[in-house]
Amino acid sequence: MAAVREVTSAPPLSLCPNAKAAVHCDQCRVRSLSVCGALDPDELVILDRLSRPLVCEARETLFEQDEPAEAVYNITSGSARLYKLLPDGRRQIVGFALPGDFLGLSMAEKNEFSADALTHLTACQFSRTAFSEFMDQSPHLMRRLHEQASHELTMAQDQMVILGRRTAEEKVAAFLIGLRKRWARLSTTSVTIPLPMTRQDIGDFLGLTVETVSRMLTRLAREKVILIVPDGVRLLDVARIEALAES
Amino acid sequence: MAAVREVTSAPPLSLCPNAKAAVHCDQCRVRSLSVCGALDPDELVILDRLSRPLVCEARETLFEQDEPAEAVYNITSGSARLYKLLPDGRRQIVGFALPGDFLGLSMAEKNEFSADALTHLTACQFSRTAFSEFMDQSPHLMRRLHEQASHELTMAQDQMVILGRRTAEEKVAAFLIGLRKRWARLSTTSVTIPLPMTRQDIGDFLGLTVETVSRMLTRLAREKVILIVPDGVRLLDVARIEALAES
DNA sequence: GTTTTGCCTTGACGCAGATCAAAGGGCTGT
DNA sequence: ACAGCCCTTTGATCTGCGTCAAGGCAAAAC
Repeated sequence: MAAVREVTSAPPLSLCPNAKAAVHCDQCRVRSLSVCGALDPDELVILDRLSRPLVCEARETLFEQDEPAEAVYNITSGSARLYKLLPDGRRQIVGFALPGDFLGLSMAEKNEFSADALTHLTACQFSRTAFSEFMDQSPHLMRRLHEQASHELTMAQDQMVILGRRTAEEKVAAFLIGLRKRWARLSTTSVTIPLPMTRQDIGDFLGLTVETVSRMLTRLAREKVILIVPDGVRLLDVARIEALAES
Repeated sequence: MAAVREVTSAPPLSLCPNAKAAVHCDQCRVRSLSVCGALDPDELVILDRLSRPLVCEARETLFEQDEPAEAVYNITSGSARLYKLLPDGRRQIVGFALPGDFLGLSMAEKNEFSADALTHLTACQFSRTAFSEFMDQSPHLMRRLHEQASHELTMAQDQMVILGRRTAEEKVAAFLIGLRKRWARLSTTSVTIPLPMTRQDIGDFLGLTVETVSRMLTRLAREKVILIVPDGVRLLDVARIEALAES
């Protein structure tokens, strides 16, 4: 119980370094949804048996918007973009999934968005129906998933502020700061923020065009706030960029 | 169980006309969080005992962003705006709460946003800690709340598309269509869509200024798509406006 | 009654960011 | 090596929506 509380401030559902009862998924070759000790060891064995490994390459599609949802996923490595398309081709990226993120929290019949891999990606995959049944029998897991869904809701609301009420420069700054925070939870705090997505993806996440994203990054770099490196960005003036991103 | 499934497509948490085991809350004078038969009658009695009535007038504040969250609320009548403020005063409305809506789903320690009443408003109020404890003992309730949170997440993602990738006219059209759908679930389908919020509120929800909202409504009215009436709007050309709002 | 206040509408103008256009770099495949 | 492709950057121009300003109306306050 104490373990569950603790996790509230460290959202990733799996791969949690604090996990006490982590089991090794023989197929995925990674710890599967361990929920940081919220489950009994025997529950973990059952859950682990339900999981199947998933490996896919960059640009491969995991699932598509409006298709029947067959599975839920727990990302174990790599990253993905989650997006909605308008009939005329306009695209809104609703989020980026990083290792530890859980896809399919809503347990809905149909996928709410499409997802495809940005990089080589691995995940634990569970049959939606089997997972749902298991969830019904494990209040701890359900509580954990609810917390996770609530956290995503909060992030979505923060994104609404960014989309509705911020300038292009603020949007880009907030994006970098937000991503830095998420990477920081996963690994040793690297100086550089990896950007596995394209400028177009960033634009479609922030409600901007590629050109504007590029211009804002260039401007921040020119003013020595950031340094653009291959596949990422390094923050030079953290105070300045946090001031821009501040809520 | 069948009842719970059924509800997935009719989100309001209380006031559900299908509720079989509805109890009457002596204080609120309305059915309190009945969860449409998902709870045992005795559970409902306990829950009902936890509830306190809340009545407040238009413009009154229910709770404020970043304050410790003491209660969760189930709106029984009236409506509220939920918003986040930036330090410089810019405001983003993250949602409007209508009768049946539940505030505080996330069970977080602090409020994620501020809420104030748009009209005279009544609600069932529960102590957050007591409600949380009860939730831990009732998997049905938890599942229901999880579904509700998932639904809100979906709505937030749809709003992200609207904020990021739609024109002013499309935003206003989508707003009206969305609100119509929500009102329709609550009452007999009235011809007019009540708009208890100001133009400023609509603007702060859609990422527009008051003037632009006013201009778009005027334009739609001039083109006989809608009719502006006191405190609301009537749809004249549903096909046209749905085409504008379509995802 | 008059004044005040808040909300809505409309017009004129300006600007942040979109659009259009072009060029360069890094991949991949041949 | 070269061609083809995608991604990124940069410049020039355009435009949708924001900003500024003014006026109308209704309800509340005096």
